[in-house]
Amino acid sequence: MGVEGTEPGTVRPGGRTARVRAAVLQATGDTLTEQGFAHLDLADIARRAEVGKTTVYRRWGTVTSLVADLLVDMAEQSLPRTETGSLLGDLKANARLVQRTLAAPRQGALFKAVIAAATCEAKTAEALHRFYDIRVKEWAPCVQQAIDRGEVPEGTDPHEVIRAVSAPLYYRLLTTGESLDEAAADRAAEAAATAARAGAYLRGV
Amino acid sequence: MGVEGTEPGTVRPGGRTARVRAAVLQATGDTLTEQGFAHLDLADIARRAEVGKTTVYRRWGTVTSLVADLLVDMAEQSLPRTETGSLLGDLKANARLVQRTLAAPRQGALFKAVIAAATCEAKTAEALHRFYDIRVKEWAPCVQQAIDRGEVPEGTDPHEVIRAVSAPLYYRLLTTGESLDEAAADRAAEAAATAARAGAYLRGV
DNA sequence: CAATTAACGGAACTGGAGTACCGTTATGGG
DNA sequence: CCCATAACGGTACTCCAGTTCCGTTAATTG
Repeated sequence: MGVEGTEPGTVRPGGRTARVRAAVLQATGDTLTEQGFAHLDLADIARRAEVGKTTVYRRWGTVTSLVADLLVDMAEQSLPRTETGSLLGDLKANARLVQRTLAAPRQGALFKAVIAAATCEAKTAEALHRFYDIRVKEWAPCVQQAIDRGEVPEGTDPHEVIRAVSAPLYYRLLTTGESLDEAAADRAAEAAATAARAGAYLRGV
Repeated sequence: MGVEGTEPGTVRPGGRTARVRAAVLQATGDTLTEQGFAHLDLADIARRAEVGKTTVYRRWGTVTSLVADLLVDMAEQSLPRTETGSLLGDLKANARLVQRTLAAPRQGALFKAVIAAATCEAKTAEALHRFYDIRVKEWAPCVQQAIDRGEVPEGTDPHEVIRAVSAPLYYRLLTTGESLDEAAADRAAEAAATAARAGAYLRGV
């Protein structure tokens, strides 16, 4: 008598199961970048991944659920931040990283697609939130260092500053047709640094 | 001999045709807010709008195309901006307006859905870009007035400042689970005003 | 106020997404 | 190394989104 609440793939996650997951997530990423979120269907994913259609439906069930798992996978691949010694330098490094990612045709399309998927289901949204939470936490220390140096007022929320760097880049990506160049990245970093120094991101005021 | 290139609904746009469009766009908005972009299909829209399924497929054809038309409709309903006499006051009014819109359950879900749809097709994306372009242009004059008063340096891009107010609100809506409160709106306006005064949005540097 | 025909809408059809069933493979524990 | 069974995958089926066809309604023109 097996317990009902066990999800497929959790009891024997090694070997074949892991290979299937890798192939399916790979195919999902490819399809999302090529065709976008709207034309995504599980039967097509199964064909691309050269995996049984039944397997995909059993393990993931829906398109949004599949993207949620892709986001878990993406969250695990974290790239370390660079340190320059100044707040503006660190924020610019962050802004350039985000800008390069979003401007790259493949990566940019993928990010747009996972954001779209996240608007459709709570579970997927949660996975996306966790993804960004990890990225923000990775970079927050550079703001804390600036606070310690006295460059930024005590009580500033580091997370909020990091988010302020990315926000205009994402906003531009989604709501305008203009390209994301390095100038946009630098402007985002400078604006965030200036506002942070002026105490615009004081926590809980 | 009719010219091939005429889209249905353009030759006799009055009466019944207009009623059908209104009913379909209404149903589209309702469905987007209730079920999100993923579960949208034209047959369901036709049922809700109490309109022939054939009509919907003939006039719009695809889900993304339908959302593009919805965005054209949304762009036409413009609300006038308020004027307070100071840059910070105007930006706060704008931020509060955006925040209230996105925080409202119905409107917030709708905006998420149209953004998702816009990531899936060029035509829909263009309609979204035009929508935001109109909104930004509506509010840009308040920045120009601040430039004229000498509050903000000459050469500042007014559009960029207005976008800087909305950006963190949208970023928060899409990438975090946190609620959009008035404090977030005020913070966004203050950060943008501070950065603008410091010359962070100088054009073409 | 006809006449023309754009646009709508019902009915019947089709292809493929999603489901059910069951045999096969190979993982992980003993 | 072997057994129990988790997980995969082929086949056959269902159901409905999307299409085709054609008759009906009503928006425009003179």
